[in-house]
Amino acid sequence: MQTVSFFKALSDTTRLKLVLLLRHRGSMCVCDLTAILNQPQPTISRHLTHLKKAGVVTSERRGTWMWYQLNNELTPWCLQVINSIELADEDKDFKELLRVDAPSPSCCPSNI
Amino acid sequence: MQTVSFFKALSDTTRLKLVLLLRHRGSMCVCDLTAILNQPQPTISRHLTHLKKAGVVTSERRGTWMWYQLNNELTPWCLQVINSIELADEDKDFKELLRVDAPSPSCCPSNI
DNA sequence: CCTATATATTCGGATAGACGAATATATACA
DNA sequence: TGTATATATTCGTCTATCCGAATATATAGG
Repeated sequence: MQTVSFFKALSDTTRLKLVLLLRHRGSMCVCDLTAILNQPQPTISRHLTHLKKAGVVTSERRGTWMWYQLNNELTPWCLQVINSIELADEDKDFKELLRVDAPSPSCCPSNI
Repeated sequence: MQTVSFFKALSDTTRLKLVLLLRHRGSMCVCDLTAILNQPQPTISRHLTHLKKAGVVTSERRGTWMWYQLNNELTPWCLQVINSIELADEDKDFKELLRVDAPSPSCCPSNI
């Protein structure tokens, strides 16, 4: 993957939130991501597809649900960039998403 | 600066090349950057303005010439991202720009 | 002041990217 | 097979972004 494509993948608000959520929670299904970000399901799905094509995330089907996670086979420095992201003061709305006790919609069984 | 804006600044081929050149050579004038990247002067100028507004670079006038450099007052992790960028195999054309013995156009005196 | 050079900005058009709405596909289960 | 739910894709539109061309601004030096 080209370096520019990696930065492009992270340069959209929704996609960056998705990446940070996955970094924070490990693995999540589309319905939970849709509920937490409070955006239409096709929007979330399209952005996840973008991230997947860029190699930033991987997906796995568990029954009816698709679970997404960060691609741990990314170039080490890409992973390090993602893992080192420190939100700025201007990113207030991002921080709320990452609160440990943020409610999980639990739309689907988590132990499949 | 918002985190997304930082990634947006780096998600254009020309801007990423500018950033890497400045990282590599420390400080450069617009005419040298224009010559090395072989692109029209307004294009380079516009991208430099974008980088400056994003806080990624600073500029300084020396006589007729404007010299640009990375903004060393960037958030530490932003600086670390920039300094840790490792080009991928797909970034072949980038690497040629960064060869130590790449010719310098020397359009302007470097010791002003 | 006039000119030459370096750099920045403006203006239009072209392209890419994002979104809403609708629809398609996939799976589970009765 | 038929239905319900989860997810993906398509289509049209709107907006943001990039670029070329032209022009404006700034500085140095005669």
